[in-house]
Amino acid sequence: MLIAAWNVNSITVRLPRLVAWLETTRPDVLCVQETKIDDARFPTADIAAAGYAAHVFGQKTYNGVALLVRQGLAVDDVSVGIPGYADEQRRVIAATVAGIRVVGVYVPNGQAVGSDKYAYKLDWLAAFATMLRDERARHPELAVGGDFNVAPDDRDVHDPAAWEGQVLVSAPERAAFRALLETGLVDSFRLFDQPPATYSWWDYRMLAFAKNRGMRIDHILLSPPLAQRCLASRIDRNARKGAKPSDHAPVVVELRTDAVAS
DNA sequence: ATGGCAATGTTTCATTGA
Repeated sequence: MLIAAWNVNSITVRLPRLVAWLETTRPDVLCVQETKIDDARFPTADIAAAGYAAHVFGQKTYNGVALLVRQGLAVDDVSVGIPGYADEQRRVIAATVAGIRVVGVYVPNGQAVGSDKYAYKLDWLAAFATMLRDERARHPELAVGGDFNVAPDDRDVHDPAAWEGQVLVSAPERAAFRALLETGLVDSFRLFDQPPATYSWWDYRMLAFAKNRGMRIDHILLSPPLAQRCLASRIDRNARKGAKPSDHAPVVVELRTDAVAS
């Protein structure tokens, strides 16, 4: 089973690349971030033609998330937003897919340390941790994928000295990310030896991708039962190449789906 | 120290992203 997460930076602009990627990778579930489109305008038919059911929680211009589920897989208990947390910004969608709880998330960017948006980000992450604690209690098999807008440690930053204390990297953000893990999740990427300087986002400017000046801010977190079944966790940097890319690359985890021993 | 790139709608600039 493949679970993936990708910040597409506008599903309208990225639709051809997204469809091509779905057809080559064939994930079972893709958590999509920054769709930037109203639900009524979501390209549901194009996604269906690619073999996927779309569950959406979008808004125009900013934010917006979706879960794309390969046709034929059972989908139950779709929920949107953070329960009990009033938020005009549409950033979370969850569903149970073939028995596995999948939460797709687009964490606030934070803009700059000390800004109002930064305070919102930290408050939002605390509420999200509460949500994940509850999801963990109800669903032993839990995967949380998306754009977390936090580089967990200095290995995840191309130039840690230049970024020290900045947004995406600051100590309070990293502590908030660790608090998500402390609900009972692991960063799937670090279950495996990984090539150094592996990132998931590169600035469009200054030839950042060509120079591999990036950050690893997109993650898939797994509960222990899924971590035990995780065969691989990788970032598909090929998806960042070529004309009109998103500034993010997809993250993909592969889970073993053998029969339950009895 | 600054801008640089991309997407959107309020569109020929302002805002946001990371």
